[in-house]
Amino acid sequence: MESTVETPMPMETDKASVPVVKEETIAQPDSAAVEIKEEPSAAKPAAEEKPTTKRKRQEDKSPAKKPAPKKTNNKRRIGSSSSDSSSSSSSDSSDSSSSDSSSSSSSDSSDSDSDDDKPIAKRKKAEPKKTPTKKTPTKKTPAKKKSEPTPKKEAAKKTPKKEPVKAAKESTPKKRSVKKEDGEAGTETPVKKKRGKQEEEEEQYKWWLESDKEDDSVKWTSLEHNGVLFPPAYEPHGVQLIYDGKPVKLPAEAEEMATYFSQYLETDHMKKPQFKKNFFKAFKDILSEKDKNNKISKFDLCDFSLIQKHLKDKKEERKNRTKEEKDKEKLEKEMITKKYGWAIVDGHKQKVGNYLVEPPGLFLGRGDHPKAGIPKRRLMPEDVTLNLSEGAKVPECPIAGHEWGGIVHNNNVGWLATWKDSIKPEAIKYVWLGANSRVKGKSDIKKFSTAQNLKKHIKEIRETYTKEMKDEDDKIKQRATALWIIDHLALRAGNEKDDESADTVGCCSLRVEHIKYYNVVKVDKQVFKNLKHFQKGKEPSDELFDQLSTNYVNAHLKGMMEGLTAKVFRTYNASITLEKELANMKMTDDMSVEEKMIMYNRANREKSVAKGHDAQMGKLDTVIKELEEQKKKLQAHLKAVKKGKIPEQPDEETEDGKKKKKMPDDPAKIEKQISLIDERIAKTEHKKTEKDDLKTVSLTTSKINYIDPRISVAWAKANDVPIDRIFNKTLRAKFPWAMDVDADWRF
DNA sequence: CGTTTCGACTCAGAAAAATCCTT
DNA sequence: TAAGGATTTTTCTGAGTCGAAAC
Repeated sequence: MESTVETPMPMETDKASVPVVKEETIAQPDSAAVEIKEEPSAAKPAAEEKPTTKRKRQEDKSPAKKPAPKKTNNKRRIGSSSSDSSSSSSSDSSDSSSSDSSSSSSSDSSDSDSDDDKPIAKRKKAEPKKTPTKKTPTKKTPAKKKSEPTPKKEAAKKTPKKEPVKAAKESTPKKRSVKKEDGEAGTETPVKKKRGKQEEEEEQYKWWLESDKEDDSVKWTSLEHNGVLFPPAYEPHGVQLIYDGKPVKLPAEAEEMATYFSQYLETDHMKKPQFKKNFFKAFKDILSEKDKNNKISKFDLCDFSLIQKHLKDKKEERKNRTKEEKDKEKLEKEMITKKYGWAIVDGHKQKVGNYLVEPPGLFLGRGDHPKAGIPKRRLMPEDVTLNLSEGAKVPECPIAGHEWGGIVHNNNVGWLATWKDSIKPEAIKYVWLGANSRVKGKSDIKKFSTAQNLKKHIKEIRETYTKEMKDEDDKIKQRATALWIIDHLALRAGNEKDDESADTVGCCSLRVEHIKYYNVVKVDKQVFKNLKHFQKGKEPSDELFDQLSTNYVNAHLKGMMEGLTAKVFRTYNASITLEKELANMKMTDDMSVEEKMIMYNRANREKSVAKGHDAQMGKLDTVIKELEEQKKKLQAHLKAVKKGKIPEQPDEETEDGKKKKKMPDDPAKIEKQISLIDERIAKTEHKKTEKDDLKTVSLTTSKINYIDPRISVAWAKANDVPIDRIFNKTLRAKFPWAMDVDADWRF
């Protein structure tokens, strides 16, 4: 494809050139040529008779392996900064409370998050029904069930229900700890623990203060929940499609599909031919299946505007609901949340993530996904397997006449429910606990402590790969070069993917065509040399690191430090950089909070630069520049040709030894090339503005995923900046365990 | 064993919803 | 004061990572 621009790189400096690696390629232009392979989109009967291999997982892995208890030492400093902790926590509760002040009693849902912590241990369900499930007839289920006794014993041996550590909630400085939860707490578990004279504070489940039984392979001892919610059945609206100028009444199934499609009529998805094509194929299929003499066969003759209008009207209608209607709806929603939104994990009420299974609709891939537009079929209870403890009551199936696809009791995993994706059959979807749950929080802590640990090894690791970059063994050399890239450019590892997926790459899957020479990223001389070396004799579409697999790279990393994998570098670099930048910001006591915030944000910005987000931008700039240059060249060439003299084009060679393409001598062709380039310039320009806007987004992303929150908390404490200035409610909820650190905490 | 596939889990980015801000 | 637009937060699910089982 066209993207071939290669410019000679300025070899002079030693930090020379810049192989910039694009994380996303230019989509396959000819996807259109490739005929879409038949996807039995929906319809697929529940025929998964394959003797699910999952029975295996039930297998008691415990005896056998039980991975070496990695001793991630997350001994959080117990109780340490109690005072601060209280203050911070209080602050966060306060704001939730304030919000709901309005509707006192009902308030629950919103602040409910605060009560996830109430230890409800006692309120264990008495009825120890032995998986009484009216066993679903599904063949697979029974099989897996009996085939493997669940790791019961394991669970059993764990100390049953450990009491939540009561963290002393001493001095609560309080910014009014409003009592919102009273309403609901009262109704159900009035567990508030009073702390000495202090007024009762609602107890928070501070799991991070619990003695750490190291064994993260067991996620819970008891688990109960109410299953998952299914979207309501489709209700036909009877609005017609116009085909070839005439209205057509569609069979319900087809109407449903057409309706899903209609919602996207005014979106960018319509610009993707694949999207329309995939949709229409499925649409035709369902039509001819339901209606023998269906005549709809040409997409271009279809007019969905009536349906679109209908959707708009409905939206409008919804917008104009009366107050009562809104309240009623809200109430209903709250009822649902109450039922499905919580799970009880080892006696503690914890929020559930997305308890509504994915509704049917059209698949929206990112970029030019080959499967974009294919309808996702409606899930039924038979598709869903639930995970809960053995004694727990099996939730009744929410759709009459149906049964759950299976019930398992696997406490080595954290999910509550799972099903197979209908678009990508090998993909598995899950329902998890919320981000603020113990399980999720624990693994977050673990992630950051691995990154912290890397700090101790980074020097050696860097020395090693620097040395290995000169290794004569190409495989080692590739590995070392890849590590350099991962470490410096924060590229992802880059697993192998099949052609059915979006075309994006990471380090190990880089292709020759992804390497360009721009003046964007400073690259070590040796790295540059190696890159050239690995490009030699390969086609643009060949893999740059042909001998590497993520497996291999990670195995190597593991050997250098326990728990180390490619992605740890991202966490480590993001965290360490922010800490460093914060330290660089000179703060004075007389600065206002606002000024301090500016500093904080600036530090964050520096960090994001280091992470390479900016490289992306710079890359776009360079691309534009280069395109313009090429255009100029072409124009000059065109002029020359028109004058009748065909300039001689020497056989130039580019760095990687490839022959440079010559420019055509036919004026028409040249003109065409020019206009193509114009188009690309415009496109890139557009992308650039888009990226610009996204910058803040990626900042948030790294705040959520890569930066150890304790760095920010410590900074805030040291500088008297209220936590809520740097962490919004979501973040605060996600990182309660980080709030207790002292001002002098260091990553 | 080495390689491929599967399963579980994290991360990313788009869309939807909520909130804030302006006119 | 409402409309409506912009901004921020939340939800949702697609896209990755990576270890382990299967081949």
